[in-house]
Amino acid sequence: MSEETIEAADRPARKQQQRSVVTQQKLLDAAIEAFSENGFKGTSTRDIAERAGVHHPLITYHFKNKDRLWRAAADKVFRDFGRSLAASLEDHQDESPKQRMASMIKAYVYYARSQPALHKVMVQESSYPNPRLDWLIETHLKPLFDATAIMIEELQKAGVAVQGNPMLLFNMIRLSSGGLLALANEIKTSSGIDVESDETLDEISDMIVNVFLPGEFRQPA
Amino acid sequence: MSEETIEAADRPARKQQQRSVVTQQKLLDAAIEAFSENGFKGTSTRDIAERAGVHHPLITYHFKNKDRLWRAAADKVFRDFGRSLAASLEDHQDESPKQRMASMIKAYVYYARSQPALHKVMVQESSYPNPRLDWLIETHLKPLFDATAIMIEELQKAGVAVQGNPMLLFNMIRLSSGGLLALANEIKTSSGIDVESDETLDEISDMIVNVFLPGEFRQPA
DNA sequence: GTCTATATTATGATAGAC
DNA sequence: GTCTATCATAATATAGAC
Repeated sequence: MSEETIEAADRPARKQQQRSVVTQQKLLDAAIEAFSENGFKGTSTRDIAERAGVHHPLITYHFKNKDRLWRAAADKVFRDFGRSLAASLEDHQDESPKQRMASMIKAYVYYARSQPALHKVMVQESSYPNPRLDWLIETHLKPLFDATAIMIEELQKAGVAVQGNPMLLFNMIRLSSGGLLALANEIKTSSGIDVESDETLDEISDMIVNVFLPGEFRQPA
Repeated sequence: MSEETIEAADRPARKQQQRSVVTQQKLLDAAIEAFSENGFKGTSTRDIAERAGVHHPLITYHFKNKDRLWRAAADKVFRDFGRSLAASLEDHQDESPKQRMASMIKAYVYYARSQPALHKVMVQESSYPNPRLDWLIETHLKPLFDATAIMIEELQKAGVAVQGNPMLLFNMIRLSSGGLLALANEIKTSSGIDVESDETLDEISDMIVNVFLPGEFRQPA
């Protein structure tokens, strides 16, 4: 709604518009990093501007205020993830439901490594009820979760996924994958595991499938 | 080390000392709440003082500075949890390793509900490397994790726990239990589950056992 | 589109009265 | 042991020059 970029191109001010877009991108990347590290309250707009290598009044210019910058940053993270997930699902279109879910888990884990903010912002904002959390759930989480829950229920009916509340199951899978990545710094020291290595990422995905989806898929008659 | 309370009692100033202890406790509880909600950077000492109903210079008086207050607060949370875990282990001393692990998981889940800060501070401080994270791991996490990892390995040898890296397994169990509680606000809205109800807490514990410890324990010859 | 300068409020920490 | 008053710094946000 607010973070309109270029639309009507080819005007004389083209070059300036491009520079503006670059500044916006730098600010967004810096904001994602800072917000995921220190939460909304713990992040200063000056810190974001410094990380972006940009003068802080430019935040007001491009995003109006801290809250809108947060929303634009979260939007970027979750939109990108949605695209990445959709691409993965398309690649595995013709495979079994179990394989499709396995590839979704792998896509999630790999995306969470490249963009740790994905899980971190959810945790940061869940720490107490607030309007950003409501917005995040409504705009990005709910649609995604509902779609995945349906897949989980199918897998339960097919005898692949373990029984029990499908939403609980889904959330455990989500935490066992993305949650691990969000704790990367701690786990490296406390458990001696580099969760960000390719091998560990694959190990995580495989273990989740083994544990939560132990059954073999059988085509319903 | 620093948060010495009453030791040499029975002196005339007894009443004042008691009041001092009450103030310290109120500040600690408020600090735990505030830090777990907004992280270290995101929490102001004034906010803590307000939550505690105490004038803010008293923080300096009782804890010297923000950093020491954080350590004292984290200490309280993890010490209490350690005690609660030890009590649970003692109660289930004579049971099978699988039952002992199941009761540990239940103790963890129930403690995490009464003190959500347990998992939240770990997540908050893991968001980027910092001295508090190192201290937390060294002082509280590592000893606990190492002991639990041994239990997990035994359970794997006994054919109870699923195979794979035991530390990875442990961290998944930890996230599927405590991590769920840390996301309580989000999960309530996004998934329609009240993870803090007794029924859900038991459901979570049971599901974790079913999923991660599916085998039956057989006494090694 | 970018910058400097600044108004206003919040924050961590301390000094000193009670 | 507690309180008021205060200092220095950092924060969000804006006004206006370039």
